[in-house]
Amino acid sequence: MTEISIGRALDENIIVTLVQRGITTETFRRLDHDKKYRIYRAALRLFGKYGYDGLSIDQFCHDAGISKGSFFQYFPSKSHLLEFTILLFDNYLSTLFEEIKRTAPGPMVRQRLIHLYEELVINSRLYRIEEQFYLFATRAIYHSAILLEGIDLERHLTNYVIEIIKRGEEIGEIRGDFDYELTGHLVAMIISALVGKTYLGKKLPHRQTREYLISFLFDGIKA
Amino acid sequence: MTEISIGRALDENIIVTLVQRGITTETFRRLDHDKKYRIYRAALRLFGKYGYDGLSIDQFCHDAGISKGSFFQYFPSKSHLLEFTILLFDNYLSTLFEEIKRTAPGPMVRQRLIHLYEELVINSRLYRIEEQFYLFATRAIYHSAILLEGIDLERHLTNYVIEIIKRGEEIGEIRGDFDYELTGHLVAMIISALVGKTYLGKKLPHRQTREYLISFLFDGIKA
DNA sequence: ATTATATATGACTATTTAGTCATATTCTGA
DNA sequence: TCAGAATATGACTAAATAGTCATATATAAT
Repeated sequence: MTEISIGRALDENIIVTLVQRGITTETFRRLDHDKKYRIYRAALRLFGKYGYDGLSIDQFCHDAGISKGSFFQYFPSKSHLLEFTILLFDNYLSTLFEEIKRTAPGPMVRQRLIHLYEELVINSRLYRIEEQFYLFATRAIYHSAILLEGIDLERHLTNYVIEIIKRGEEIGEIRGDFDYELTGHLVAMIISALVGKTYLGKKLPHRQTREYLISFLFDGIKA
Repeated sequence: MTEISIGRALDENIIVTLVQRGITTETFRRLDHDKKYRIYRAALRLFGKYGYDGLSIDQFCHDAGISKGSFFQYFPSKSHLLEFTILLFDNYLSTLFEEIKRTAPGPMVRQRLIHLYEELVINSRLYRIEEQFYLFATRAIYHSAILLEGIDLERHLTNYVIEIIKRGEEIGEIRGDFDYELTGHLVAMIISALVGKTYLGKKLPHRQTREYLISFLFDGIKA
């Protein structure tokens, strides 16, 4: 199974489109991969830690190890750096969920949810890299007007879960007496909550939590 | 049934404790209720809309209809205004959930969850006042270090739901094969999500959603 | 009416910070 | 080796903004 590294977000093709859209510059694109990667990671970490307003360009430059003059040769403005970071992260999530979809077992909801959960939590593909990435993903939507125009980092998970639920209804594994979108949202939210708890210091026992998740979702809470 | 108004948060006793803690001033305390209320509402609305960093004191003063000089006779600093607002809102939520608890039907989980959901959504006690209050509650925790030291506006709902679930386990209505705290968290989260969806432009059909919520929680998603 | 006390005001200051620019350094190709 | 192009740098500027203060106005007491 191919490991989807966060570094793959810096795919040349994506950078090119970002240059075309004026989000970053040719100068940045020509930088060697390591430097680009360092800047991207610093942005994820620092925006995640301090938020947009809380992070000054001076501090960013210091932590990323570049000068302020260079910064403005790489990005037109601070908000462009945020947009850059969000779009790359968004693209990384796309790749990740494509991979999850590709390696998923058949159409059975139970197995697909277990697979999804294991990919996210037990194999830790999403959050292993750095806890700050999780913070970034959850904080980002609250920090800038840019993000309110349709970029929603949770949608990758939600869309995938909705698809699972929809298919599950079709094959009769899931009850069909309500909107599958709403069900999908709720299920996605529960998975997201468990993943979050696992990664934000709670350290739940993985396997036990997984069993509980499935049982909770399928059988409900009644005695 | 007594209506819990958001204005009741400005209870004299609470203001006194806030003065003692240096969060607001004697001068503010002596203001007439209407002016205090106007300032509190403006803070909720504007912090909710712009966040802490995004709101300048000048803008706040303009919208609240006070002068900048007065502002600093009411609050030692901008962060004190935020703390003031959060603590009052937190206190309002306490009162609200005490009231919900007081008027709850017996120990049966089904009825208590229906009651809770109706109080929150159908009777709309929490969010009717202004949509911005919801925004404030959900945004607040992401905006200031103050809030990271133990103030969590979601905990009122979560604690109440956990208590319902725990009691439900004791009387054998709820399965007891997992941590009731975790179950409580998940159930609280689902309720919160549905309430959020209802109030943030989705306008779900109340009664149908309520039935679905209960059925989803008790019976699970299986066909 | 007069004095004293409390409240209101907005111009002002000091600081932070996004963004600029002139200069220095490094790289590339012949 | 050298010229020319690309990249790096940090002091500087302009704007925003948290917080101050001297003065004005309102209120209360005698």
